[in-house]
Amino acid sequence: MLTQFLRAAMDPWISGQPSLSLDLNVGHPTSRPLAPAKKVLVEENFFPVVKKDPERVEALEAELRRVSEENARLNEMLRAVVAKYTELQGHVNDMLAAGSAANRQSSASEGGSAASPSRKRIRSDSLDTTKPPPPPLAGRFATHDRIECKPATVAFHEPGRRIREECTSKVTRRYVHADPSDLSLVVKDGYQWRKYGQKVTKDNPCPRAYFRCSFAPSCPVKKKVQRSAEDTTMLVATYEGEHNHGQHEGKNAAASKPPTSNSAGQWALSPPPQQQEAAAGPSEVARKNLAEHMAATLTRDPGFKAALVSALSGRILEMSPTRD
DNA sequence: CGTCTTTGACCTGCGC
DNA sequence: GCGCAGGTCAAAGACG
Repeated sequence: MLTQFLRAAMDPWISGQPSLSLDLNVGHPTSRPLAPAKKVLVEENFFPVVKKDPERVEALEAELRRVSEENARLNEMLRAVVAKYTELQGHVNDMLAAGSAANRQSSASEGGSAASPSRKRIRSDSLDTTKPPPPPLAGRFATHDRIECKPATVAFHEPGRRIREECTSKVTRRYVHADPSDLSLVVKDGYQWRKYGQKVTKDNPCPRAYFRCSFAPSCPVKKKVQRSAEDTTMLVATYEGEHNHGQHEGKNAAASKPPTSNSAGQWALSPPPQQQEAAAGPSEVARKNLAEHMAATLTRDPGFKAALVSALSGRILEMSPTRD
């Protein structure tokens, strides 16, 4: 859910993820010195320029001041975001606690024996993609989980007769950001699925695909995948039931479909449902993936590189003795 | 040849 | 009872 994602996204920053610590407090000479290796790399070409071109030094100093101010502003923003995050998490926890208490109360008042007035509605509600999904928080890596415990109807067949069995199973909803150009409704989650139907529903022009877990014939888990009506870049996957076998992310799962643009990293933040339900929060692997992705994104950004070079140059300038 | 996807038809539940 | 909508089946075709 939102809080899980927020935690996954923020914790590395809050706890001072070392690999992403840029240490851009370039305007403060008291801060930690740079690693010697980097210092040497810049020094070799930089000091001749300092001597020959004082105007450029001034320009660099001005740039340094600007970057320092920006850094201070960003630090301030980060602190504000962290404070907001902590506050929101507290609110969410309160709401969840209140919600579960209310659920316990209502189910107790029903006596547990009163059948649901509309079983079908309960099932169809489990994939209401007409409602806007939670906003994507981190671009294409945004995935959101909503694990709901609802009474679900599991249908199976006997020769010539359909039997419906009422059971209580977990309904997990997962939002996956997908490439809009990718029309497939495939959500890679480590399990092997067999598509058994597709349907265009009333409130959503995008078709809904129905999948069954194909690893074990007896596995009751079903999956429904549909694009969100509000945001067609969002895939809404709803899992019903729990796997009665282990996860088998082998060659079959990987090869059952050609790789799609949305499949490569879409579980980077979220383990498969089974793992996720077992684990209290995002795994270390997920955090590492996030950190690596953010680092890669930053290093690919030319603007970020320019700012980094500028900051490093200014830092070295300050640390070095004046040679005039 | 086995497995998987596609897709039209059918089944079931619900509201009017 | 009828129509609608969601869910599922199963034949046909695609693919490796």
